[in-house]
Amino acid sequence: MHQTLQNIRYLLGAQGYSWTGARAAVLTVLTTHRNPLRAEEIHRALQNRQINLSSVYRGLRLFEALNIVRRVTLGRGVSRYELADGYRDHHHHLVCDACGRIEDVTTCPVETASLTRQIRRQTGFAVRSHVLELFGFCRSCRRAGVGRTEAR
Amino acid sequence: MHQTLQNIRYLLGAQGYSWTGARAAVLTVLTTHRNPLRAEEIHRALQNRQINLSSVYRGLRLFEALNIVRRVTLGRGVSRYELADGYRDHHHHLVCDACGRIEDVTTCPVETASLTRQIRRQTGFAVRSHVLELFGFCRSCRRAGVGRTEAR
DNA sequence: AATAATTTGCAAATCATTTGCAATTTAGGC
DNA sequence: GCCTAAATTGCAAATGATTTGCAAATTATT
Repeated sequence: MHQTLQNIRYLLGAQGYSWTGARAAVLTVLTTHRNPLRAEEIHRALQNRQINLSSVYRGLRLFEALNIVRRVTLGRGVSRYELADGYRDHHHHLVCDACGRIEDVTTCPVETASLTRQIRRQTGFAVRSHVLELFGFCRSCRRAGVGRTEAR
Repeated sequence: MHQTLQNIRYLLGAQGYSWTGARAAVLTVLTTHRNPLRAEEIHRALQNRQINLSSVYRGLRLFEALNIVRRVTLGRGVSRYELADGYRDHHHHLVCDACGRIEDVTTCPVETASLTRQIRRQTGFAVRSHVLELFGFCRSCRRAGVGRTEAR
């Protein structure tokens, strides 16, 4: 079993949670995909296993609370999940408004600008985590000439 | 009528959309609140007027498409709406994990780091907009000693 | 292996948001 | 100001994602 999974397994045990087939399955999917996935996509990736969609949701909810996964909501209010910082590299997303593709960027302006420290000093707010999503057009859609957004 | 509303009214007209009671009402609420609001909150603020919740949603959807409002989704997958850049100052949010309060920050690391240009150069992705949300504990919750997150 | 505690599957419930359609309101021209 | 076509609204029902109650199954412990 992958090292990351071992760590998480230990963590769950230490907090009084069981290491179950459903949880292991969900985590396996998350550790083998780099893009943030919707609950339903994770479930679909598990079609061979006999895992109920609600168990996927329950697992994700627990993992989120334990900071094992983070939830990102890009665009139309659908939640997507990916491994949290500490279980993979800190990164942000480039979301193409045309094709919907999601790319990662590892450059983080929040860190380089030491924004956290500045905010703490100025407002007393202690930042623990952040989410940065960048929207626009990916190279190929831009080449294809996609541009105007539609309304109505 | 507020200048911002005048501008938006003109913009709608120029694009072939009507200036209706419902739309004006929704925009009035948005121009008089600084925090991002849920559709239902906007609707509640309008209880005296006879405006249906679906009209609120329809208005918000149109305004979002026209870049008059932007949707932000903090935490539990609920959408919140606020005036978009150009109709108010560019800013980001500090979301307190303990009390849920939302503060604005106007410092923007994406701009100061000229991240957009860097990404364009490195990946070909043309960033048009971005969303940055910072989570943590606000000064008063921190004083009150709130700290651990709950699971299960 | 036996028991208690935790988790799962399933189906029904909930919550936010969207939609069809008839009735109402708005934009423009007269 | 009045009239007509086009756009918008209200309402109720539909949708889609996510959550929940509860009995059955699985996991951790003894």
